[in-house]
Parts: sequence; structure tokens; C-alpha cells
Amino acid sequence: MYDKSILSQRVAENIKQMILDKDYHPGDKLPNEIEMTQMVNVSRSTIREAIKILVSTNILEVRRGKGTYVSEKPGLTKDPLGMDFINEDRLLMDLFEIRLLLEPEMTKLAVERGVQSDFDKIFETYERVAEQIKSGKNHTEADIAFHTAIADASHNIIMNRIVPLINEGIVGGYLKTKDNPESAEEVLRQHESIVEFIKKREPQKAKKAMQDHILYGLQGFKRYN
Amino acid sequence: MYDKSILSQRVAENIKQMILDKDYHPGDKLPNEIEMTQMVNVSRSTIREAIKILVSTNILEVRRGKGTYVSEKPGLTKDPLGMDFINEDRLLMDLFEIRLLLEPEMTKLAVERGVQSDFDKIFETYERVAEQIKSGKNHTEADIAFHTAIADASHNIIMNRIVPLINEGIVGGYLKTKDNPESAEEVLRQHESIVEFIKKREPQKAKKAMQDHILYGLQGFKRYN
DNA sequence: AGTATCGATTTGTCATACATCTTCAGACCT
DNA sequence: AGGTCTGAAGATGTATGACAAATCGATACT
Repeated sequence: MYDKSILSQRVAENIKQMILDKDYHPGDKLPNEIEMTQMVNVSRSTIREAIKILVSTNILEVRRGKGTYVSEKPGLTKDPLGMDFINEDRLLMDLFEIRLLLEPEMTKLAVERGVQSDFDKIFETYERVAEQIKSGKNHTEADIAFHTAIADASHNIIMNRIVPLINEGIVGGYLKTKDNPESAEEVLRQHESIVEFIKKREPQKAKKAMQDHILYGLQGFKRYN
Repeated sequence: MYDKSILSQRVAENIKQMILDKDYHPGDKLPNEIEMTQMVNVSRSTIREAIKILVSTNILEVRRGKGTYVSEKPGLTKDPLGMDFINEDRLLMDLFEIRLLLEPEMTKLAVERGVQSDFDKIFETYERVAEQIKSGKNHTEADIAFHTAIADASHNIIMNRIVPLINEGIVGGYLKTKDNPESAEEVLRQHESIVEFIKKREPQKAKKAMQDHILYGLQGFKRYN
């Protein structure tokens, strides 16, 4: 992966490989640092640096005083596209552009491929958004959960990793129109429409509803920027 | 970002912030570890662990014996979606599914928004693929460069970060049909078709050509799996 | 002029000690 | 008996000092 002459990276690579080889599973606890030094015969500093590498790529998770564990969604990092470092004005437009390509089709796939538990999850997150909006709270988090639930139902592994990223990216720089009460009501109606078509198992119409939903968000963004 | 009570993570966060604040730019050299310990008043272990965190998220880059530098494309990591850890058979299908949603439209945008230097880059990478194929070499790397050049021309920042990922993901598990000599010739014809429509500034036809290209790859993959 | 070596700079690794957090068992109090 | 406090054990976090190894340039040598 990187420079193999550097010990800590080799150790990190070994640990990663052990996880890939299913010697350890998500949630498992690794031996403590002292034991590892004895197993691999390197110093604790080196072990710790190896662990740090794996932690920041979300392969491991350290709980102070308890131990080191394998992460739940190993390898999926926090800001994988490095959006923190993009500050161009186009970023939000670009994110919408991508959403518009992915999410309508994703919604169609969700209707076609989803099973009952997928749909239940969608309905559940829909309700959460509704509650937040009706009680006047910020519904961004619930909104992302809603879109992510649909992504999961599409049963496309990449989709369910990319879509949350895109949505979180939008939230990152975009908090002006989301808490506009008028638009919140409209968003809710749109969600309802999407959910209805999912219930009726109408892929094309669900797709169209999602498309309208995103276009609406895009317009709101354009208006206020 | 993470647990703020942990010093090394706080230090990492500070360094990252300094880069975000443009105190340091890509390629810049940071102070050496000893100087940093004095500046921040923490031990060298802590500094080093902070650096390790930033290295593995590709924000910093350490050259042994020389120093620590700010990365060129900071924040864009190697396997950001954790595809190494996805084992399911659907992965390749899923990747194609995403490509099919993104790349045709991306090609259209490239024709509409690209400037001459973008097009030159596309032609150049097209030639590289052609050379590789004609000399019977493995053209996967050049192929990715070709698709990435189109992504760049679309002037969508997210596109030019996602598309390489998807393409590299496909290469990761998919080396059977790519070096099939028969298919390589066909791939070249398809690339040529795409390039032609870009030259003629025909967005819709370029889009269609890209769509056919990806569908062809998808069929080849289905046939051999 | 070329090259070989040495030394300064900087990161890599090791070793040890102590600090802090987490958990839990056992003493202690009521 | 039940709750609370304390402290020990286990684990990660931080500090410090020493030496190893890579890099690069200057210096000396041929």
C-alpha cells in the first residue's frame, strides 16, 4: 500500500490483512498494546502508530481504558472525498448535480429490489422527518436518514455509501433554506409523495417524485445564493 | 471531529485547521517534529501520532530524512469508500450501475463545459490508451486516465473525485475481460467514437456513445461471471 | 572534474516511566 | 440488605531520552 520499509505501516497492513482474512470481525476486540508488542516483536510506539493509521481510516476504533476494536463499517472514512478542502463556490451545485443523477434512479431501484424490512425503514425515517418538521426542529439529520434508507433499499452497496456522503456534503455548506418553515412543509409533501409511490410499488413514479424533490431543493438553493 | 479529550487528535485537528486556513499550502514543508513539540508544547510521541493520523487521510506526507509536507490533493484518500472490505459478489455490478448513471451525463457536461485544454487532455489520454492497446500492453491505467480526463472536463468537482474511485474499484476485482484482445479493439473503437463526438461538440451523441461504451463493458463482465 | 566520504538534518524505532480513563470487586456505611 | 466509596487491575494516553536509518549537501580526495 505505502512504503513497506516503514515498520509501523507494515504492522498496520498486517492488522488490516488479518481483518480482511476474517481473523477478526467488526466489533471484535484486539489484543492490548502490550500483548501486540510481544506478538509482533516491535515497540509499543510502533504498534500505537500503526493503530493510529487504522483508526483514521476507520478500520479500528480505540476506546480509552477499554481496548482497541474493529470498526463496524471498516474502511469508510469520514470525509472520503476531501470535501473539507474544497471551498469553491460550485461545490453545492456540483453536489446537487450528482444527486440528480443518482437518487431518482436509486429510488426506482429501491422500489424494484427492496424487501419489506427496507420499506419499513423508509417509512420509519419518513415519520421521523415529519415529527421534526411539525415540531419545528431542524430535520437535516432525519432527512439524510430518509435518503439513506432509500439508498439501502436499492441494494447497491456503493449507492449506500455515496449517497450519505453527498447529502452530508450538502448539509455542510447549506443551512439557509433547510430551516425555512415554508419549504419544510413542501419538503414533507414531497417525501410523502415518494413514500406513497414506494408503497404502491410504482418505480417510475417514485423516481419522478424523487427527481422533483431534488429539483425543488436545487431551486431553493439557487434562489438564496 | 473525534474525541477532543485526546491530545494527539486535537493536535491533528489544529494542523488540519492551519492548512484549511491557508497557513500552509499543498507542497509546503512543515516544521520538523522537534520544533513542533516546542511550538505546541507536547511530546514528540504525540506529535508523531497526530502526523500519522493526517498522513493516512492523505492530508500530510512524510518523507523520511527530509521532513513532513502538505499533500497535493489533501483529504482524498486511497480507498475512501472502503471497497477493500466489501466482499459481496454484487460489488462489480453495483459499480457498473453507478457508472452508468454518472458517466454518460458527465460526458455530455464535458462537451458543454470543457475548454480547449480539457479537450486536449482527453485526446492525449485517448492516444495513450490506443498505444497501450496496439502494443498489446495492459491499458487499464490509461483507460482510467481517459475517463478521469472526461470527468475533469465536466467541471464538476465531485465527479472528478468519484469517477476515478469507481473505475479503480472496477479494476480492483476485474482483470479478466480487460486484457481480452478482442474486447480491447472494440473498446478502442468506442473511445474513438466518444472522442469524435467531443470534437464535434455534440453533447447528446457523446453521452450516448459513453453509455454504449459502459454497457459493452457491463455485458463483457456479465458474460465472464 | 568527478567521486567518495563525512556530517548535519530529519524521520523511524525502542525502552521506560507515569498519567488518565474504565470497570468492577470488596470494604464500608446506613 | 442495599447503596456508596474506594482502590486495584487493566487499558490506552503522554512524556522523555536514546539510538538507528535515510537524505542531502559540503568537503576533501583523486
